[in-house]
Amino acid sequence: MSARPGLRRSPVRLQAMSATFSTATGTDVRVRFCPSPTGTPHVGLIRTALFNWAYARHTGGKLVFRIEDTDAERDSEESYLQLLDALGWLGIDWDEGEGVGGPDAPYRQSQRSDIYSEVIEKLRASGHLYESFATAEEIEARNIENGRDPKQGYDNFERDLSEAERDRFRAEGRAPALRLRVPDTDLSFDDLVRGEITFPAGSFVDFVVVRPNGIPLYTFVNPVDDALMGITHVLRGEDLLSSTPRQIALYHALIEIGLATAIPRFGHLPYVMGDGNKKLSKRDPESNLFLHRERGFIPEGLLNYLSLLGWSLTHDRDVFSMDEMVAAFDVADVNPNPARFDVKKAESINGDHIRLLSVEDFTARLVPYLGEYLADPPTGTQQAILREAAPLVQERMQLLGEAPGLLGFLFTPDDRIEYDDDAMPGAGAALILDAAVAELEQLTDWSHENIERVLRAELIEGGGLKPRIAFGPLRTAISGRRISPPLFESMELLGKESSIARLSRLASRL
RNA sequence: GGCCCCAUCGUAUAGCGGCCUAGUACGCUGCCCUCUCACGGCGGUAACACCGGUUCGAAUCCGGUUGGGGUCACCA
Repeated sequence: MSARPGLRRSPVRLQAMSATFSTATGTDVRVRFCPSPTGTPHVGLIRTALFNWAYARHTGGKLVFRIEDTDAERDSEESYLQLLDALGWLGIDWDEGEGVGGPDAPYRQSQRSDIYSEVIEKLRASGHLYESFATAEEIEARNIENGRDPKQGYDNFERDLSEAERDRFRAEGRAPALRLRVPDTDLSFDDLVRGEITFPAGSFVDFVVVRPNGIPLYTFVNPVDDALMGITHVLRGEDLLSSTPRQIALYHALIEIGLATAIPRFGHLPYVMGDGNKKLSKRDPESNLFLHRERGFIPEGLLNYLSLLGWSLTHDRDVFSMDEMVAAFDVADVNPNPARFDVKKAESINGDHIRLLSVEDFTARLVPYLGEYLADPPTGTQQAILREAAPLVQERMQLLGEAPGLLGFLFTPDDRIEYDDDAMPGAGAALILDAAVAELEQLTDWSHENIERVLRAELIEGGGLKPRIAFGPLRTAISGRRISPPLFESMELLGKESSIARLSRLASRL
């Protein structure tokens, strides 16, 4: 605590307050994930969900899933469904909450109005809440008048309004908001990732918890629900750090009226940053979880990368499974500095996980990404080709979305192959193609070993060409591209007739 | 502006007083492998923001400076 004598308050009271934090460990741990369904799932939000999940699974505690839909303006059912989609895709499950039920249902705040009304009444009766009639403009004018920095906000001046004064405001037709009377002391807490943090008295003011229309605000319902649901550890984004003293103040009030027994421990997770030094916003494409899925991230890879944003398993390994993460995860090990979302690194990790997949699994996951080339469901022939082709590309992909570019030619009719500009060989290549066709036509046993043997003998040894010169045009003829799966295996897969047709077709176009 | 948080290679991190002439991974890059691209192998590049202090000894502890971020809503 800094030396500022004027702001110090009774140390006795401070001690009494800090003694009320939760001491839950192991299976007594209760964490929660409580998104607002506004917009499509954001990687920062998912990282928060992941860390809460990992902590619950590590300790053997419980994860509660709650929906904070108190802002009817912005919340949407579609966003809620997307949240479920995202969590389901990633395999982040919960023990109590929306979708699975539990002792503290309902878990959507929009359905908990009665509960809040009751709590509001109790807090009001006990004097923790008071009516505030001032408008934002009036508060600002008042600050200017008193020589206070307008940015300082509310100065608690209505704390002790008399009944007559309140009546007068009401007579003017004003409806009061309700504010929480915060303690005039410093407030400290031991942040799980940042250590001891103290907010000096006066740096947080009596804040509005209920709108004049009676609807409570996030600053109220969030701690109230945490209290009612017995949450012991609040792991959330760093952006909520500054509001923690207010929440602790509310907790003190809830404890006094018997609605809570302890204040949860807080752990503020670092920001996920985008390029430059700004927080990854919904505007940035890489913040969109579904975009990553569309591009071909697999859950294993994305989860692994996300957990690396502020946490690490060991000093020398950064590719790991969620089982390994769960076994090792502790919030206390989370690094407090902001982490940049590095798409390249994420893709690399994803590529590693793709390679870790069994061939069967990998093949199955390819199907949705080849939609434009496959029948739905894929035909037997297509499945057979895919089964053979998958092992050829598994170690050449970082994203499943690369599949169409790499494998599309296998599912394209011979006369519909399109040639990429950068893959087009010079006219001289026609000779190479013709020679290849001549040799391959003689080949009876159509295996990639034989194809390679024959072509090497003819073009490399016989023709004196360098392999990359000789095989480049063939690759273009077969796949239409400069980069493809291994050439001879591809020809084997296509079959003799199709391969020769493709070679001839390109030759005729040069 | 008040308050709060943060500070190790370009990026993510390891490091929790001596094992650090600072490790790993991505990136970039050289070589090898090679039908393309990958994968794989062997190298290279590059960091403790600054200044004081504590200590026999500091990337690690303390103070300050600078820089960055957040927050000060009747949004969440």
